[in-house]
Amino acid sequence: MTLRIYNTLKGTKEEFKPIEEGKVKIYICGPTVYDSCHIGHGRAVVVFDVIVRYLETIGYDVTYIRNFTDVDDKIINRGNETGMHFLEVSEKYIKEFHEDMDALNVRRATREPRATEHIDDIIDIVQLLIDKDKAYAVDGDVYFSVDSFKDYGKLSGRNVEDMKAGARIDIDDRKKNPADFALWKSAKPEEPFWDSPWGKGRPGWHIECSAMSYRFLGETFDIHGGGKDLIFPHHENEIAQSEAAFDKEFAKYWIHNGFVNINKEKMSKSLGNFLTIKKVLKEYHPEAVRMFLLSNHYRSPVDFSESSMAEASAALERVYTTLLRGEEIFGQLSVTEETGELWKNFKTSMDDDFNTAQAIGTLFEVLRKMNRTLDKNRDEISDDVKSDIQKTVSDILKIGDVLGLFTTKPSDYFESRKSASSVDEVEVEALIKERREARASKDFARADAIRDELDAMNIVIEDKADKTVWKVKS
RNA sequence: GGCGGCUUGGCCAAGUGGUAAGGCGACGGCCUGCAAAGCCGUUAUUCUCCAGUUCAAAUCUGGAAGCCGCCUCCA
Repeated sequence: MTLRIYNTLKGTKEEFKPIEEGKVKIYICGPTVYDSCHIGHGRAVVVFDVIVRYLETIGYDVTYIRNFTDVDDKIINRGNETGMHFLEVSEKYIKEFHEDMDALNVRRATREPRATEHIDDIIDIVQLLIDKDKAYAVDGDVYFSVDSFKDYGKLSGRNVEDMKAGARIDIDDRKKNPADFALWKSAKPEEPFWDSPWGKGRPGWHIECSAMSYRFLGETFDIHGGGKDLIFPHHENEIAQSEAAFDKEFAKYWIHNGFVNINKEKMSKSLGNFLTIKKVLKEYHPEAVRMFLLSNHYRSPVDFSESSMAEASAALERVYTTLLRGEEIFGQLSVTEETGELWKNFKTSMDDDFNTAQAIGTLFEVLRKMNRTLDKNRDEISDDVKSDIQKTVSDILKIGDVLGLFTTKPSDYFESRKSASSVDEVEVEALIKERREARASKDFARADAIRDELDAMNIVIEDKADKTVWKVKS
């Protein structure tokens, strides 16, 4: 089985072959840290988190770099608005980013470099580009000359002529071509700056990624990724800078995730239709959010709504409900070395361009099968059946390791929902006890009345042979 | 205006040439005092529309309609 990845550069899926056997070097464009993350940022980060986890699971040694853009107009503006130094602004939102992503069970990258830590690297590349006649300095600004790079447009499928016709580019007489973009921007009064051969200034937006990827991954690396909106101009410009500077192919595979939509429209700051991760997590379980984000293929849009979140929550609950039955048998769920059919199917789905949606589909088929087996063997469970169930449980947990799901002990999952809600557990237990007594004396009217009362408290009960369990509705 | 993508059952969603996964919902059944959970069954002869290629198309080609994205900061 081989891993196939959709490569934006080629416009098609192709077999993944790492540059160096057994190793993967991957660079992802992280956020510009000027405000809280919304769920759209969450999707990008979760998608690549899963991709990296999967690459590691199938045996690759992964070097994962995800940067923070910590100097930029928006950050500076934010600092001016709030009276904070721009680095205080970026620090604040980097901290928030980590809080949010930790909550979503996203693992840290191998390194998370910041643009301001690599100003020297940036200046070196800009100078190299000037020396090679690929860039030019004007009044303290430095621009990349798109005409000097014949492949300009190869990632996004555009050409410089079309863009001129588009006329949405600022006309700036100092530029040789309107599509030329800034590598270095001279400092305006009150702006932060660093000294450079071209005077006081700061880096343009794209150059930092060329500098940091070069620093940590070298001239050529395996995978570069980010949101679809970065294809142009950001990634196009990165390619131009890096390939012009080093005369080597920049990144082999380009992976771009689709957006989180609200009412079919892209969630974004400018449209104002965004929901912060913090806000979403107040209402939904973090794993439900991940389940939601992974329920569609990563390149497709995914529509955020109350009903889609309810669906994801229900899906998560269904997995935990089944896992709980496993926990009742084994006491503690565990992963075994041996893998089963489910794991094989999971790998098949993931090998096909990280198809988490399909993977989750097969998971549910297995869930049904496991429940069926459990139902059939309710009274007595043979060792054969037990080992079968154990294998399934193990596969589910392994899949959870890749998707970042099912990390909680099932009984704890349901218990934590109780403590997280506002219900009075003592009161609930008392009502359930009363109901059991009513049922024992065949006073079903009273028993049903109590159940209705509990229902009104958002509690659902299940009568088992020897006990009654209760859950908080999701 | 340029470039790209999407359109699958009531809803969500996989599926890139071999005869429509899965989830939610609905309905019927098993289980239950009744429920809930779980299980079983039913729920798209059909994949926006039109034409074409093919023994065979949701999947390929051409055209139409609708929706969306990028071209300006954006995950």
